[in-house]
Amino acid sequence: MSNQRQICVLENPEINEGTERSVKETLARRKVLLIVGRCWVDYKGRASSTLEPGERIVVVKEDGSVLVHRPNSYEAVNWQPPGCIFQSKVRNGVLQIKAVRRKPAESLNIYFDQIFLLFAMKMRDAGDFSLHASEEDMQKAVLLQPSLIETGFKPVSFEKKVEPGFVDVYGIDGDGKFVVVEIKRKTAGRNAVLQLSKYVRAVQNHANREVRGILAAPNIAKGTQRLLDMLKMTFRPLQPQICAEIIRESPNRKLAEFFETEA
Amino acid sequence: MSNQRQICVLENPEINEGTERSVKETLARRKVLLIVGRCWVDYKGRASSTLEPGERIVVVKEDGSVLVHRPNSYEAVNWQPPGCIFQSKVRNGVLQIKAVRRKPAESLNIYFDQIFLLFAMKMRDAGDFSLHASEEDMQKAVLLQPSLIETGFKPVSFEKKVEPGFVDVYGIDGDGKFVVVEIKRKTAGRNAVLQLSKYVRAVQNHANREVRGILAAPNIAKGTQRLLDMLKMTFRPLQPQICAEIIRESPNRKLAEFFETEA
DNA sequence: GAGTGGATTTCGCAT
DNA sequence: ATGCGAAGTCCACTC
Repeated sequence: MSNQRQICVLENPEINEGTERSVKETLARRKVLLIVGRCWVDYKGRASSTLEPGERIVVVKEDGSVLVHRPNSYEAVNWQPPGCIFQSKVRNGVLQIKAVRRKPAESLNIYFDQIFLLFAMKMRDAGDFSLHASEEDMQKAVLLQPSLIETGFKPVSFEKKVEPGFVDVYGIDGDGKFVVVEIKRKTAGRNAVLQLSKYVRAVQNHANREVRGILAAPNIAKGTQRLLDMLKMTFRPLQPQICAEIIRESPNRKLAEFFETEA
Repeated sequence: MSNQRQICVLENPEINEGTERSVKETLARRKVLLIVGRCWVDYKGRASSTLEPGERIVVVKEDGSVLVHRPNSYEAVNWQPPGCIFQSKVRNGVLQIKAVRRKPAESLNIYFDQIFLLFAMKMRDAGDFSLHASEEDMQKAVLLQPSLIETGFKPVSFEKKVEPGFVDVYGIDGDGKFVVVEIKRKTAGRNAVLQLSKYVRAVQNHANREVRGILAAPNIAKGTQRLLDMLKMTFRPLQPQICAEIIRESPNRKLAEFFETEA
């Protein structure tokens, strides 16, 4: 079998009926379309924007998403999320590509008056993507290795998503006190502390024992330690990377066990 | 003067020393580099991730940002923000591009074992980009055309950023009552109403007149109208698009005048 | 340099 | 469908 794949590459093409045909066919066949050229762009929908002429990279993907990238910056200057309907035409040496989306109603118009590269290809990509060290991963790591929080700490229960939006582990410390743990995957600020304290209070209302609050995060914002102290809560450094390793090294079975005993 | 620009396009190139040289030179000269090919990717930094082999579009921009795009979805599957330092090499028919960033420390490794297209070009883009209909724009539109809120409404003052994060206009209605207007650029939910009511109360404490609350937004979340009614506040539909048009059509002078009379 | 909030945020999950 | 919160969010602005 040949490694060669069917691709279309046009270098510095004239913008004419041939271009129009290529673009139309690429869009119709749901191939990936890639154009580098001089273009200007109008957007109208949730907001509206105009982009004056300049050289950019435009990508139209199989799922009907569109990206307009300038030669600088990480973000696309204009775009359209997946699910667009396309129209394209050439008039007077200008290629127009229109991408329309319903719900929300918005449309993106791209006009090229010069094309350096036009590329089209049916791309194959079934490779798995896996990401480690999300907030949920950090929570799992704490369940797998409770000493990350504190020697003697025993997780009792956990919540995936608690109003309003954080991930927690409940447990009991070495002295038998209740512990509420809030985990943040990045620097914990004032908000994190306030949420935790709200939670500690909520648990306190239903408990006769003392309830401690522990904030576990990679680090803590400048003035926040003082607030923590005032509320008599504890900060515990917890690196996402280390959590990721714990998860990677630990057999899936172990975590499954914990979840089973929970259920 | 020729419209032709110096670009490098390699279609289905072998991955060898020549490829390495092209890539190195492109990166060194801070040109935009675009590769479509079969690759796998590792990321390690704030989190860590792996992406198994598949066909993708990789863009390295002039400012040292990197994007890895799959044939589907709006978002890049892997990336690196601007300011990266690059290393590249070819070994055993595999092209490796490594993009490292300090602060936060993170590195992205991309490996190609097949390349369909390699494109390099110094791109020029000085075109202005302008975006209309941000929350601030909607506020300006209300100042320019107070009837958007209500016939007889007269804005008296406005705040750019009020704790916690919203944009408001104060004014007087046709009956001389105080009015507090909260503007939201998308569907207003429970939170918006609660914030507005808090604000109305705050103003009420310093006023002898009745204080009305008006929530201006494109639309209102399902159960939220009931809450509004309970708090005796008013909802006013306000489309970002219309605001954008008002701003576009109005001479800048007019808005400047308002701001001057304020100062 | 750190903290805060917005974004045409997008995305995913729960209701 | 709607709502809510995370994101390797990024980015711009303030302190």
